[in-house]
Amino acid sequence: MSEHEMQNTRESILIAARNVFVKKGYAGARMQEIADEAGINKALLHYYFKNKETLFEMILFEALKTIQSGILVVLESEMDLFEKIRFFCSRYISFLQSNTYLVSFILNEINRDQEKLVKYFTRAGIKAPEKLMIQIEEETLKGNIRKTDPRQLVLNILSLCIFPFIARPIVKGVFRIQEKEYNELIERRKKEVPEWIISSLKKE
Amino acid sequence: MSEHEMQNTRESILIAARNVFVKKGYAGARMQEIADEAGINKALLHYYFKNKETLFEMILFEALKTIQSGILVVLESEMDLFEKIRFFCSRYISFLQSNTYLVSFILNEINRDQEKLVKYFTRAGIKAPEKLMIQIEEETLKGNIRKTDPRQLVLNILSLCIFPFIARPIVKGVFRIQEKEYNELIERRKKEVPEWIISSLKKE
DNA sequence: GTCTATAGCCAGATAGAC
DNA sequence: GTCTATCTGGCTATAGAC
Repeated sequence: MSEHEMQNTRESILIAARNVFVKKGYAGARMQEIADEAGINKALLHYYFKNKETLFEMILFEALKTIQSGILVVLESEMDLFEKIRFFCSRYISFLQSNTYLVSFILNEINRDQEKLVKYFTRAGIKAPEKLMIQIEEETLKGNIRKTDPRQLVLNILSLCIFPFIARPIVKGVFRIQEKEYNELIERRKKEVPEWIISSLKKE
Repeated sequence: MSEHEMQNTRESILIAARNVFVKKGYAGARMQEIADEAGINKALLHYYFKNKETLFEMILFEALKTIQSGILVVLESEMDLFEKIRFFCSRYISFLQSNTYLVSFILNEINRDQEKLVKYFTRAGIKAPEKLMIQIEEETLKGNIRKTDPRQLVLNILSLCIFPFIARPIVKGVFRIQEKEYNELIERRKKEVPEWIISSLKKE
C-alpha cells in the first residue's frame, strides 16, 4: 500500500526532523542525522522534501499552528478578565510542559531570519489578542483595576509562562536543582503565575 | 610596534567574532565572515585562535564575566529587600539595553552544549544569589511579605527583565510596533517591573 | 604578523538502478 | 518509493612565502 507507506515515511521524517532541528538548530542540523533518525537515507529525504529549508519551514509552520490553535485561541474567548488570566496561564504552562520542543524550536529561529519568522506567525493566524486588550481597557476605565498598558500585561504573562522553559538548563545548573524538582517548581507556577499577575492588577 | 598591532588585531577579531556569532549562532557562523568583518584573512584568524571552538569559548566567557560583574553582583549587596529589587531590575534592564548582544549570544548556546554552558557560568563566578534568598526568607519569617519561594521570585525577576529582549522581534511583528516604540515600552519597565514584583510580595 | 594557496573534509543535493 | 554512488560546493584548517 504505497500511499499508506508514504504517509508513514513522510510522518517519520517530520518527527525526526523536528527532533534534530530542536537539538541542533537549523545550521547545526544534518540531513544525514535526520535520515538516520527516520530510518531512511538522505536521498529519500530529498524525494519527500525539496531541500533542508523547505523541510524546516514545514515544521516551523506546524509548530506555530499548534501554538495558535492549542493555546492562543483562549485569549479571544468570552471569559471575564481574571478568570481568563487564570485559565490561560495555567493552560499555557501545561501546554509547554507537553510540547517542550516548541520553545527551543522558535528560539533557534529568532536570530536566524526574523522577517520570515514574523511572516510565518501571521500565516499561522497568530496576532495581537484584541479581545483581551479591550477587556483590560474596559476594566481600567471602570476603575476595577490599576491603569495598565495592555501590551505590558501581555508581555508579563508571556514572560512568566515561557521564560522558565527557556532558562531551564541554566537555572538548574546555577541553583543546583534536579530535573524532577525543577518540574515541580514549574508545576506550582500554574497556580502562582496568574495570582501574581492579578495582584499586580489590583488597586492597593 | 608589533605588540600594539597584535592587541589591535586580536581585539578586532574578538569584536567581529562576537557580532557574527550573535547573528548566526555557532554553527551558522563562518570563519570567513569573521575575518572579513575584522578586515583580515582567515589564516590570521587561526594564527590568533587555534580554532573556531576556542574563539567561541573566549567570547562566551567574556560575555558571562560581563554579566556577573556588570549586574549580578548587585544581588549580593547590602541594600534592603525592596530597595534591592528596585535597583536590580532597573539596572538589569539598562544593562541589557546597552548589551543587547548578550541575550542572543547565550540563547544560541543554550541548545548547543548545555553542560559546557553551565560549566562556564560557574567559572565566570555566576551562582545562586544566596544573600537575596536569605533576605527573602527573613522577611517572610518576620511576616513582612507573603510566603514566597525565593527561587520562584528570582525566576520571576529574570523572566520579566530578560524575556522582552528575547521576544522583541516577535512581539514587534505581532503587535505591529516600531523599534522606537518598543524601546519606550522597555524603558517604562525599569520602573514598572520592580513595582509589579513588589506588589506580588505584599500581603493583601 | 600577515598574506596566498591549497589540503582535506563534510554536507546538501542529484543521477540512476531496482 | 527506496536505495547506492557520486557530484559539487563550501568550510575549517594548515603550509609556506614574504
